[in-house]
Order: sequence, then structure tokens, then C-alpha cells
Amino acid sequence: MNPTIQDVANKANVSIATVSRVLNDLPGYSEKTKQKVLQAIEDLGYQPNAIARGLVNRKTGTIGVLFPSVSGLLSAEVLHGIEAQASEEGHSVIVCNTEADEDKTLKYIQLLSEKRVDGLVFVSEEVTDVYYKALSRMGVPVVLVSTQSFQYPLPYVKVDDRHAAYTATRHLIQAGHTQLGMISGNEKDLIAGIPRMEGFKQAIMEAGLPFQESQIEKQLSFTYEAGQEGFKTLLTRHPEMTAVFAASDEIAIGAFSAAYEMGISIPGDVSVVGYDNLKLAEMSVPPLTTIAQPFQRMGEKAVEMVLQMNRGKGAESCILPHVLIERKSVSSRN
Amino acid sequence: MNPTIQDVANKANVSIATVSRVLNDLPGYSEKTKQKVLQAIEDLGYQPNAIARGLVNRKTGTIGVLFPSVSGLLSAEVLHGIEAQASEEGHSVIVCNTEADEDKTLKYIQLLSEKRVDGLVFVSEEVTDVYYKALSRMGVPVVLVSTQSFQYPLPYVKVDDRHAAYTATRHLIQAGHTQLGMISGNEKDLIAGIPRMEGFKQAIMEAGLPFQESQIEKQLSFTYEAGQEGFKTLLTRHPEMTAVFAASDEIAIGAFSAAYEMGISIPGDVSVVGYDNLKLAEMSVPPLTTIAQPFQRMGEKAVEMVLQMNRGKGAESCILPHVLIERKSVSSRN
DNA sequence: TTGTACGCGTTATCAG
DNA sequence: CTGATAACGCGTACAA
Repeated sequence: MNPTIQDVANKANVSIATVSRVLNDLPGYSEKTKQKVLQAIEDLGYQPNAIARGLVNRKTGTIGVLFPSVSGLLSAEVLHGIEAQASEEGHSVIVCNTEADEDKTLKYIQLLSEKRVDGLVFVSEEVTDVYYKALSRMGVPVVLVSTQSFQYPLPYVKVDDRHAAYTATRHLIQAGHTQLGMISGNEKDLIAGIPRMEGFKQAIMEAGLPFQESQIEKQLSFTYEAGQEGFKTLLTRHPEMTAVFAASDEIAIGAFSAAYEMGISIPGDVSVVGYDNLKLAEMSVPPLTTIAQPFQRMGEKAVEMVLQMNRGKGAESCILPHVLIERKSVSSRN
Repeated sequence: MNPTIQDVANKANVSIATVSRVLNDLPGYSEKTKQKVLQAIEDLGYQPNAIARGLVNRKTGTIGVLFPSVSGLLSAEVLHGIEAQASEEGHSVIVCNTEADEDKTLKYIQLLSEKRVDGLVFVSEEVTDVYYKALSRMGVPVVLVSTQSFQYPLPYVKVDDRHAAYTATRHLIQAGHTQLGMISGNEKDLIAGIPRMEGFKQAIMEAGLPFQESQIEKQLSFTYEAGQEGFKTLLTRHPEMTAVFAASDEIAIGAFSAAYEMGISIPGDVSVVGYDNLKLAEMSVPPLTTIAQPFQRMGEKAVEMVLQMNRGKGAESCILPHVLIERKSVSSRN
């Protein structure tokens, strides 16, 4: 049905070896035969079969990506970067939505392994030992995005969460706020939970401001609903509060909604700074001041690393810089 | 390196044919040998090579998806549905970001063709004749999502844009509004542009309300910025306006922002209904009343159709139902 | 410069 | 019930 390299060879009156040569432009044929071959390819509408090619080369030109949630605003941006860089380097990407479920994740790793992907990117999820075992059995490069493993030597790309949280909090302090609160996501989360709380605390301590645990409202997730909930309980507990650091943009926007219901003006009564810089952040009223994570760049970098690794070179983990994006949700008290 | 079916056969003292049989549970072997084989597979940690399998079966278990933008909120939801259904049916999906660029799109079609995907899903983009030519050369099922082709017989899945716009507008009218406006996206867009404008007009006519073209503000895109811009010019042109239908949620949220700047209260002064029902819509202040497109279901349906088609059966296009989601951005004048 | 022939890992046909 | 063996489409030493 689809013409094969053999058909091309016949039509051009050469051997398949020669066709293969011009296809991969290797040396070893005259200009004249090259033209004949090219012509035959054109005439037949020949398209090389990447499957057959993959079988012999042991390279599929495909990398797999594991997301805990593909519909998350965040994943979409990381995926964008991954796809761009992969395409740039002539690879394609297979997306997998694990829903943070162990069975599903394991099944996907198995699947990607059978499909012989050249490497994979593991996003925003903790690497448990079962995962690691499955991953290392594949024998292909793996790089982590927006997460990291303390037990296993997997290279990662992320921002410095603690530092970023520090930056956010410091911004609030420099604007003259002294009564600060934080709405945190999951406090069990070793990556996005704890470090951000520590950064918050550190900034406060350094400024010589008083600190007590009740200033941090610990929610279970980083969602909009958590933000609504968290803002309410935080402000009833500490009515004097004048600024809050939200551990994610979604939380921040949830806080906006709660504030609106409570008749609290932002940034008039209380200032808010978020974390992530999703599209959302520029579309809110008021536009959200937030810490930008370079999601797209993170995706790109991860792919670069994977590809570099299976060129034989090792790859070092990297911490990408975060940036504070000033918009309209913080007011100055100076 | 990776154990092959041959290794398993050796270890179990059987032929590769037998191993293949138990692998694909075909009939023809005793329980005893089955156990031996299974044991060998277990011991070796054997994983079938999907590439080799694909070569002989002429089926890769992979489908390709073409998006004009992967980072769009909308694409993320469609992708979610696609991935879910594909995974459900044992397939994986390769994502491609065309950026609505012809060259890129063509290159991707070529790539997917070489990778011998079993079918593909084409999202939110017009099927030009070059595309169609490339597509049909592949000889695999193609289904359109959120778009449709008038020239070519490609099955699609979408909502009835005209009807949905009608529903939205009618909702405004039934709430007692008589001075309606619309912020439209690209008026050249045969799918998302024109039909929605027609639906808007139709609802107004049917209600016996006066209509003039200036009630529709035509923007170039469906973005947030278009919404900001559009709302301003629309309301300066028609200060008497009390309700507006936005051709997308992003436009609606942009309108919220503009309204805020202009000191116009929503829904106090003017009511707004959006279109899409993105995550965004529930997170805005006030929460946005909007037309829900079942994006996830659309993605699912599309892969169902693709898979069904390469089982030999044809697939009919389908119009999925839209639903009006009432939230807080519309006030009643009755 | 060009062609032959083997191998990549499976499935499927056919003979035992 | 089981085992050779021919495809599948391509890359590549090796020979010519």
C-alpha cells in the first residue's frame, strides 16, 4: 500500500542500499543517481517508515511525558515548552495523564517502555521507589520537572521554591506590610509545600517581625477552593492582617473571590501576591502580582537534558530563576 | 540489552512461536508450557517491543493530535478527553503544536505519517486543501474537533455554534434585557465567528427587538485583550447597553477587566454571558454565566470515532449538546 | 560508486 | 500442542 524503499529502488533502477544512502545523505553515490532516486521518491510519494527505522536504529525519536493532570493550567504551559523543544530537535512527544494514581503511572511507564521511547520527562510528582524501579529498568534518561528526588539520582529542573517564597514575602514587607499571612498548599508536599512555608517564615524572621504558626493557613491542595476557604479562615483568625502570600495563583484567585464576598478590597484592605504566574494572573481583577515560574523554559530545558543524556553526556540538574511580576494586587504602606 | 522474545524462548525451552502465543493469548499450548513461559518472562523482566510489533501488524497503537495552540486553556481540556479515551482503549497520543502555521502543520502531518499513527485528530483549525491532500495521502482516519470542513468529507465533533449563541442571547432577553451587545471574535472565522454572530442576531430578531450591526463589536481574536478592547468601544458606542454576549470566556473576562476600569458594575450595570465554560469562568469575580462546550467529551468522542473508523466502520459527525451554566454575571430586569 | 545479504523483534502460516 | 520460517521495512557491513 504505502510504497517502500524497495519500490523506490526498483523505480530508480538502483538497490535499496543506494536509496537508503541518499535518504540519510551518507556519502557514496553520483549526483546522477541521486537525482534518479529523488525523482522516484517524488513520483511514488514515498515516505520512510519510522517504525522500521526505529527497529534497526533502536531509537524512536519519541519521548514520553508523565503529568499528574493534563488539564491543569500549569501542565499546559510545561507541555508547551516540552513540545516546542522536542519538535525543534526532531522528536515527538507522547503525553500521559497519570492523575497522580500509582497504578496508572506504573501502567504508563510500562507502556512507554514497550514503545521504546528515547527518554522521559516526569512532571510535578514525587518519585516513589516503585516508580524509580520501573523507571530505571527502562534504561533511558529521565528528567524531573518541578519536583525532585532526594533518594534517587535523577536530574531535575525547577525553581528554588524556598527562595521564591522568600522573594514574594520580602516584596510584601518592603511595601511596608508587617502583618503577614500565608495560605499554603499541602504541608506534606516536600517540594511545593514545606519549602514555600520556610521561605515565608525566613523573610519574616529576617525582617525582625514577630512570627507565629497561626499566620500560616495550611490547606490540603493548591486549588481555587483551597484559596477561598483559606482566605476566610485566615482573616477571621487574624483580622489585623494586611497582606497575604498565596502558595499558588489559583489559591490567590480563590482568595480574591473570598475577599469579594467578605467586602474586603484588594489591594485596598489587603495585598496579595501569588505564585506561578499562570495566564490567570494577568486576567484577574485586579491583575495579580506574583512569582513567575518559567514553565515553558522548564519544559524546554527538560527535553534538552533528556536528549543530551542519550547522546551520552550526563546532565546536571538546574535551578531556573524565578521572577517577581508586579501587577496590581499589592499596595504600598510606606 | 532488553531481553527479546528469543531470550524468553530459550529460557523456557520452547520456540518463539509458542512464546508469542501465550503473549497474545492465542490458543495452542498446554497449561504447563504456559507456566514455564510466564515464569521465564517474569525472571527476565521481558517487555514486548511495540516497535517490532507495529512493524508486522501495521498498527502502532498511537494517534496524533494537531492543536493550533497547546497552551490554550481550551486545548488542555480537549487534550484531557483525548488522552483519557485513548488510554482507555489502549492507545497513546502524540501531541503536536502547529501554532496555526501552515509549514509547521504540514511538517507535523508528514511526521505523523512517517510514524504510522493509526489515526489523527485535528483541532480548532480550518482544513485547507493542502492539509486535506496531505491528510488523505496518509490513508488513516481523521476527525475534526471544534471545526468542520464544508469542502471535504471529514467527520467532525462540535457544538452547534449558532444555536449556542442563540441560547446565550435568549437567556439575556428572558432576564428582561432589551439593549444587547455582542463582542465577537474573528468575523472571518467560518466556525466560531460567523455562526455565533448569526445566533445572536436571530435571538434578537425573534424577540422582536430592534437590531443594528453596530451592536456587534467585531474583534480580531477571541482573547482577553480583545475582550478589554471590545467592551470599551462597545460601551462608548452604545452607553445604553445593559447586557453583552461575549463570543468566548476569555473575551468575557477581558470585558470584566474593562468594566472594572470604567467603573461599571457587573452584573449591576451590565450583564455578561460568556462562551466555553473554561476553568476560568468559575474563578472570576463575579463567577461567569456562560455556555458550556463539553470539551472533554469532545475529545473522547473524537478518538472513539477514529478508533471505530479503523475498525472498518464509518463514523458520523456529531453535534454535542451545549448547556447554559448560570452563575452570577447576569442580573434580572424583570 | 553500487549492490548483497543479514539483522532488528514480532506475528503468522504451515508443517509436524 | 509445538516449532521452523517467511514476512514487515529499513540500515549497514562487506563485497564487487
